[in-house]
Formats: sequence, C-alpha cells, structure tokens
Amino acid sequence: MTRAEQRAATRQALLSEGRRRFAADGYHDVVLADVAQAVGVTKGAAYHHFESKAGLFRAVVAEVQHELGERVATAADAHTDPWDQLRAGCHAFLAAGHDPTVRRIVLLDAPAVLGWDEWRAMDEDSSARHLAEALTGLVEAGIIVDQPVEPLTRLLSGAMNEAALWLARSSDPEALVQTEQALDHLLVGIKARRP
Amino acid sequence: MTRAEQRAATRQALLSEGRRRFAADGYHDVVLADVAQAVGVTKGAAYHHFESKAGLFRAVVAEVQHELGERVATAADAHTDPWDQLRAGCHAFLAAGHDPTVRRIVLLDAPAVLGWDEWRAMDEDSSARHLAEALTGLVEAGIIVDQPVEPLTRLLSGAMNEAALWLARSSDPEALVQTEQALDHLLVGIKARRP
DNA sequence: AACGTAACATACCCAGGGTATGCGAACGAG
DNA sequence: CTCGTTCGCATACCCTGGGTATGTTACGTT
Repeated sequence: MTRAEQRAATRQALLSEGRRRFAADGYHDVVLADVAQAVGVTKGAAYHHFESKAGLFRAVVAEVQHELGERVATAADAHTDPWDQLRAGCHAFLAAGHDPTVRRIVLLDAPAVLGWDEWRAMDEDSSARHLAEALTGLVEAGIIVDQPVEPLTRLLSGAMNEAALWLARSSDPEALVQTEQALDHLLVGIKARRP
Repeated sequence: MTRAEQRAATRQALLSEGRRRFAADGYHDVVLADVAQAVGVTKGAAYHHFESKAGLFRAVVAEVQHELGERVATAADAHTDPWDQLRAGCHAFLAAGHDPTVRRIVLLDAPAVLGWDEWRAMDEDSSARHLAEALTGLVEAGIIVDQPVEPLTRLLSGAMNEAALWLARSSDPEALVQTEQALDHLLVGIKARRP
C-alpha cells in the first residue's frame, strides 16, 4: 500500500469510527484516544490528521450534512412540479431525523460544539441551500408571495429541524403524517392567491 | 444573617454569576471554580448547592426559560383577540433571541448539554406551553384548521427558535419585520377558511 | 545508497470536573 | 447556658482526557 493510500485509509477509518461514536454517545462522551484505538492507531495519528477533537467532529458533520443534502435533493428531483419538489424535500428532511447520525450529530451537538455561525454556514452549503433555492424559484415563478427568501428559509429550516428531532422521539406512528400535514398547511399560507 | 438566609444568598449568587458566564462564554468555556471564586466562595460551596456543573446549568436554564415564558405570556395578554395573542406571543419570542442569555443558554447549549428530552420538557413547562395552549384554544374556537396540536407546536416552536438565533446574528434592521411577516404568512395557512 | 520527509507512536503536561474530609459557626435540646 | 449536632462551607486530593513535544520507522526521491 502506497503512502497516500495509507493516509487516506487511516483518515477514513477515523472518520467512520468517529461518526459511529458521535452518533451513539454524543460529542462530549466520545474520547478521542478510544476512537483512535478502535481504528488501530493512537491519539497521535488522530492529531496528525485532524487539528483537534472538534476538527474531527467538524469533518464528520460536513460529511453527514452533505449526505443529508443529497437525500433531500434526490427526493425533490423525483417530482417535476416545483411545489411538489418543495414538499417532497421537506418530507424527506422530516424523515431524516430518525437517523441517529443526523439527529445527534447535525441537529443536536453541532450547533453547540462548532458554534451557530459555523453550523449555519455548513447547513447553507448542504441541505438549507436546496430549500433556499427552491423557495427562490417559487418566488420568481410567482407561486409563493413575493418576499425576502432568507427569513422564510430560516423559519422553515428551523421548523423542520425541531420537528425532525421530535419525530425521532415520538412513538406515535401517526406523528410523521400529522407533521407532514401540518407543514403542508403552513406552506399553503405562503402560496400566492390568484383570482 | 441567619443560616437559611446565608444559604439562599450564596445559591442565588452562584446562579446569577453562572448565568452571566454561561451566556457570555457558553457552557463549555465556563469553569465552575471561577464562578465560585467570583462569588467569593470555593468550588466546594458550588457542589454543596448543585450536584454538578450541569446541575447549576440546569437551574439557570430553568430560570431563564421561566422568564422567557413570562415575557411571551405578557406580550400575548396585551391583546384580547386569540389570533392577535398568538401573533404577539410569537413576535415577542422572535425578539427574545437578541438576549444573549436566551440565545446562548436556552437555544444553543441547553439541548446539547441537558439532552433534547429534558430540554423539551423544560421548554414545555415554560414558553412552549403557552404556544400549545394558544393553538389548542384556536382549534377549539374553530379559528384554525382542526388537527393535532403537538406537531404544529413543534413546527412553530422550532421555526421561532431558529429564526430567533438567526435574527440575533443579522445586521439587517429590516430582518425582524421581514421575519414577522413571513411568519404571519405561514400562520395564515393554518387558518380555517370560512366561506 | 543515502537522505528527507511523511505517518505515525510514545511520553508527557495540565486544565478542570468531581470527591473525600476537615472545620468553625449557627442552631436546637436539655 | 452549654453541649452536641448539623449545616455551610473550605482544603486537599484524585484522575480523566484534550493537547503537545519529541522520537521512530518506513516510504519515496534523487
């Protein structure tokens, strides 16, 4: 195995193991030396690849965020009508809360560990961007009321973040459908009335 | 000073100082011994009053949550129409994000430090309860579409949490008004259409 | 072949949360 | 009034765990 391959392999192993543990135990309860040991290296190796524990966490968050964005986009692309695309993307996001990786890492720990500004910037690069683009398109098409897109994006993004967290804790099998319906009702409010 | 008074005074002092520091520096960067020293006692005293650093934090969160609930309720009570009460409460919450105490402690650190379940339980006891009650009233009055209140509460609560965080970082003086308008639009969606 | 460097390992520092114990002043019992 | 008890802390200590400084080995380059 060449050196570049070795480096990539170790880095990837640390990322995977970190991801598993961050999702299962939360950032605080994960000890970096254990992550390294589980991968067959020592703490020194971890610090050779990442600048700190938070650095590893940041890399994991970016990875998970990216995948989440893909999931949302894929769900949206299954539709052709822009309005249906928005709804499909939102519904996909709601369902994603059941994934402990998304739930614990992205929604719960990331804002506190990385700070809200950085978290939001990363969010913007992945899932929230799709939402903003969808809303922008709908505004330009005159399908939703003309308004600044950013406040609306934040409101909807936050609504879905929290709802996803709640859904993951709910034992009620109806909860997901009910939340989707409630969200649909809310979305109707921003639809432009045409006489 | 009697012993009970002394105890209460020390506890209150720790609470106040903790609150200041948690708001300014975030949970992680606050060191318990420094909080105690600033109050004129040692770490031992802090552990005599609270079971842990998280315990002090929990007490602070409860305090801030309670005050926030009061603020929202007061804003709502300024109106008589139930719909106006809902809007006023929501707007008050949005503005509360500018308070670093609310922002950093309640919205950012609390979910990660105390866990989402406990955070939500505390939220339910204070501000979110007002929202749920308002929505329940509106459903019963037939003003908004008949539906389970809980999903809607989570959606709106999350929307406002995130928007409040965003508003606190925004330099645009228009942002608050724009967010209020966007929220109003969303709320229109859940209003029952009457022919 | 020899040298430089990358990819780690080892050994260490130390901040900070948590605990075990000591101590003096307040409080209640007799 | 005093004597024992308890309460409200202080002191001293433990130890986990993040971070760093310094080897060590093997690959790659000339």
